Amino acid sequence: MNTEIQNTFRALADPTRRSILMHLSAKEMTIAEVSAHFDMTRAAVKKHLIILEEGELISARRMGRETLNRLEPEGLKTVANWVNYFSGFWNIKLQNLQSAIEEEGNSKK
Amino acid sequence: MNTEIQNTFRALADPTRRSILMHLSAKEMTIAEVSAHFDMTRAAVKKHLIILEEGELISARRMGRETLNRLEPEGLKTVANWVNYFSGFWNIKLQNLQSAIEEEGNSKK
DNA sequence: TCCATACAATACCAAATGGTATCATGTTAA
DNA sequence: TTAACATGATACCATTTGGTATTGTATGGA
Repeated sequence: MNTEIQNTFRALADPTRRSILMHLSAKEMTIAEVSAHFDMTRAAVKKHLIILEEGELISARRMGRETLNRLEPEGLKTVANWVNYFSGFWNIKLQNLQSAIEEEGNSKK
Repeated sequence: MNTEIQNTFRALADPTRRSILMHLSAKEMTIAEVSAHFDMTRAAVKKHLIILEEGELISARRMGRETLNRLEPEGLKTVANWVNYFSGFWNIKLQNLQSAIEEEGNSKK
């Protein structure tokens, strides 16, 4: 099914969620830490985190009584690939993007 | 204001709209032509086209009694730039994308 | 043990979204 | 002129979405 790309674009459609990704790009954060940056309840932030997880843009792992949320590249790859599809109709060279993605497995942490 | 990026991501969040972009990547099309590919009314397709236009992903120009819709790169640039922001957290080299975007003005049709 | 902490889950609500139906407007060809 | 054509605009409806409030559950320190 093609539901993954839908989940990713859906996740990116909300400004709060894009902002969360920016925050998580600095470091892994618990739900409470993420929530501290927004004027809404933790429950609301948690919902956004779930949608980001469904879009494969973040991952969450339980550590004791905390849950650490981390930025993940899968969803971003999906978006990059999608943009790349249009490179031929766009007079900009994006081929490098495609090849960079395919090389991902070879790079080191 | 930062409403442009919101309009673009909002426009991409719907599968019908992403499909419309795929169709328009083949050629400019009237509303009727676009509608022929979908099982919904022309009015519904027209609404999608307006949202795509707000996201700077297409442009529409009236030609007599027809309206031709064409793929536009502005919104795609927005998305590409956004993805590029995360390249540093992602062990893939996307710098080429950024420079390609900045060179756009120099390329020919 | 026992309580404060950090999160999970659910019910509920208002607003935005995706769709149809309907009517109005400008254009082309006879 | 006039009728069919292609689109534009608006009202309306069901569903989804983004949020709060509330309640439940597991963890860790005193």
